[in-house]
Amino acid sequence: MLDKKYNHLKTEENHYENWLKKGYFECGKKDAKPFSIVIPPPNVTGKLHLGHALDTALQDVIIRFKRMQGYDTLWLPGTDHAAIATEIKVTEKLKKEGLSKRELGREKFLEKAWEWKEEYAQNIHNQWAKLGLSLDYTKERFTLDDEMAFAVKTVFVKLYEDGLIYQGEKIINWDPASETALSTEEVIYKDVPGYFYHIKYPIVGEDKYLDVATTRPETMFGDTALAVNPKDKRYANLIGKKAILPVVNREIPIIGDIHADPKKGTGVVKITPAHDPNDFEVGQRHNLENIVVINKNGTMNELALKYAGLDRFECREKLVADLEKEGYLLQKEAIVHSVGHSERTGVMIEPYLSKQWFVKMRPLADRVLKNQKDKENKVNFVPARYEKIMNHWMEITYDWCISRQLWWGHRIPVWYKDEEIYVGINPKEEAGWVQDEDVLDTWFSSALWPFATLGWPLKTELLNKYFPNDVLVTGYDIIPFWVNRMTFQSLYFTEKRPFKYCLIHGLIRDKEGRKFSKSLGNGVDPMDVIEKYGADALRWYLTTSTTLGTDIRYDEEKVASTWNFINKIWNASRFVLLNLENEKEASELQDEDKWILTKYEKTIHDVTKFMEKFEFQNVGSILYQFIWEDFCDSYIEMAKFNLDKESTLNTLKEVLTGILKMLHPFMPFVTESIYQELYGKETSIMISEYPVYDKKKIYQKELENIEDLRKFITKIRTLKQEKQIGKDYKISLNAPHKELIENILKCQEQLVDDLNTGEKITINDYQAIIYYEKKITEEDKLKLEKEQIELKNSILKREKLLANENFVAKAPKELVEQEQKKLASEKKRLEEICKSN
RNA sequence: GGGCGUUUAGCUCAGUUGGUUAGAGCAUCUGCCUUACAAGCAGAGGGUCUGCGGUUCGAGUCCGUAAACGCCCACCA
Repeated sequence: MLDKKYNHLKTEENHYENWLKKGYFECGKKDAKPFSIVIPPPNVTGKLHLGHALDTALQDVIIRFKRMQGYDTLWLPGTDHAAIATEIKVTEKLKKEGLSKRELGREKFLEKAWEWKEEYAQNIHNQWAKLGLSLDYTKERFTLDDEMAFAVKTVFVKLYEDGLIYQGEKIINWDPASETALSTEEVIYKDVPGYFYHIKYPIVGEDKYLDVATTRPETMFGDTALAVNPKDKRYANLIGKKAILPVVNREIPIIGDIHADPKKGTGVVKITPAHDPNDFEVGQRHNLENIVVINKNGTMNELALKYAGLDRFECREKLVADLEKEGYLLQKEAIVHSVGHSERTGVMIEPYLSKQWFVKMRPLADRVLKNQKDKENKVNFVPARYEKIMNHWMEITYDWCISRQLWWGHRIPVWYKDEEIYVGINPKEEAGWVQDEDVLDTWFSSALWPFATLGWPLKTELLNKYFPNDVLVTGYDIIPFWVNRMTFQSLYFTEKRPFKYCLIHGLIRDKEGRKFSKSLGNGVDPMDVIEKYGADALRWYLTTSTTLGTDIRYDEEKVASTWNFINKIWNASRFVLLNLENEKEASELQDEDKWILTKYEKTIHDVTKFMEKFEFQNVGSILYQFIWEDFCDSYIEMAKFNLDKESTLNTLKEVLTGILKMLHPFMPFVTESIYQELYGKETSIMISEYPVYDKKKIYQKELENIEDLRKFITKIRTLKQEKQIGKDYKISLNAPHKELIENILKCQEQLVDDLNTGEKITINDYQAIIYYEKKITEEDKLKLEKEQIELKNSILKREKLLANENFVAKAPKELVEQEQKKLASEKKRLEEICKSN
């Protein structure tokens, strides 16, 4: 028997191990349609947060639902090596131990990184278990495992051979803190206060100068020209002349280029090809020299003369002071401008000329755009609007910088020997070949996740069966990094979309709508929530409280209220279990049994429909209402008078079982506990069959009849409450189910002679007269007057509506009939009120 | 500059293809320890759906427009 009180800790204790032991999570059910999801692999850098809890709970809801529907389900787990994020964390950890990455060397560092990975992957496993996720661990993968390495190399080599990967010297986004190149997606633009420094560049051979505005004076050591717009009359005559670069005293040409916008700044722009992407383009057009003046760590190099060795910002400060001293600083104008920062380290990005590997995006992106026009084979986003995000990215995309100057990651499969280059899956046998030092962007491997985890490039059975995946679930912030890249890689290498549906959820914010962040200290650890309220409560709250695609404001009160809901289910189950042991007599279904069975059937229908459309919020509200209001508050209360009848006990058990099954994808633990009380410890709800809607089980007449009874009861109770009628009142009934009504109201019918003293209550076939000592207060009078006015207005409105020929002609017949009925009852009520006054 | 989202009860959110009196949780008020549950039960009050205009017999829902808040992308000498 269930304990007297719901205890989430105890309830969630042993099931997970049991499910694992029985192999319920494993795919491979024979003669069943496959259904697959791959987990977005969490980074092995830390603890799972509420966002992970939401993301994985959604997937578990779907996979458990499909499993119960009979599908051969695969939910494939795994973790991401997260190249840059992990490398930073490991480096920090080493630092605390007094070790430096460089001193340790590549191999030793990687050993440490693998140790880190093992530890954090273990943490993640523990957290997944706490959350109750039905992951098939026999298929678990890691983005840096050997099979993945093979897939990554295969992809790299093929793209290289197809001309879609190339090495190039370009301006890339450089992170001076972690000393690596980044992709544009890893750069976050933030508005920061700064200055426009107006600097005087004297013109050679003339007594004039040009006023050049820049936000980054420290890059002037790398200036190789000044540009003006050829159409700009102010400066056109200067094109071809030379200017003197202050401090450095180097002569640089004044060139004409459309890049210079006469409306911006002073119309003159300094050209620093090695430190600005636009300037680089200008430099290419005019054959300018590219002069790198900043070191990889963000300090100035020897070309910065006396500023060499200073940090770029320190240099800026000193340089500006010197320029001012020497009269070169014309103006210092305060502005707010948008500056790129590293997603991981937070430092300002340095646009930096360097040799990197790139993926040529245009052809790959075009293929996605084309595929999205194919209704049969496109990736279907839920909500659909997120497709635009992907398509837009594909339209404007530019080449993807994939090389990273890190150690933790897939090493680029390229070898060099003198001037020769070799790109291949395996290293060259002969001596003298040196492998590229760099590793690949972590997303280069995660982009292959949906198919590489299933064995690709080998033609495996898994791949054949579970690819394309049915669903992918992730947050909208990951679309550019991951969803887009999986899509183009999948189309290119498998000729198929990676997944049929892409469910996009929002971010979890705090109660005030702010992002969770370390600096605000507003973080919530899902494990703490589970400890306090249970995984079942957390999962239900996260998956049913909002619609997909919109952000969630985390509200602990709502988790607490979910706990109450589960407690309610627990107690209702106790009630059913306690009474199933009763001595019973055979009986036909009662009307109230038929009523709840009909409601139950309709609930199955609607819940299934919304589960299939991934509208879990709707599933949540339907189940909540059905369970609490219909089953607990109404049916169980009515059933209390039939606890010796077989039909009622069977109905209680049947409906409770269905409720547990429909709840199970959301609350796996508590439903399993109760189910095993009902059917034995050796059974499991997670492999039971999901309820199937059967329209033959709809009893429409009884449904309406009992609905009337419920309204009738409520009306009488309202009257009792409003008129403060105590226990001693007399009632005469002209209604079906007299006995049930008396039981529910705890009253007994008493006939009274003077029928006029009573208050009449009518709902269709249900009529009652309540006799009580009337004390009409001022309040009552006001209330009646108010009702009278409202009735009159409503009658007028309805009469007008029904007099409208258009309405009568065009509106559905039932609606017109309803309006007529309502009008009649309103008129009747008005009459009653007038009479009583 | 381009795009998207949000705006519904005191708070947090639902609201299907336009169709009864716009829903829920929490909060509030009233009455109840009724033998599953006081973390509960029985009732009640509270919103004209951001503003304006339009389509329609009928608009929270569709169209146009304005505003506030938020997000994404691009640009930024």
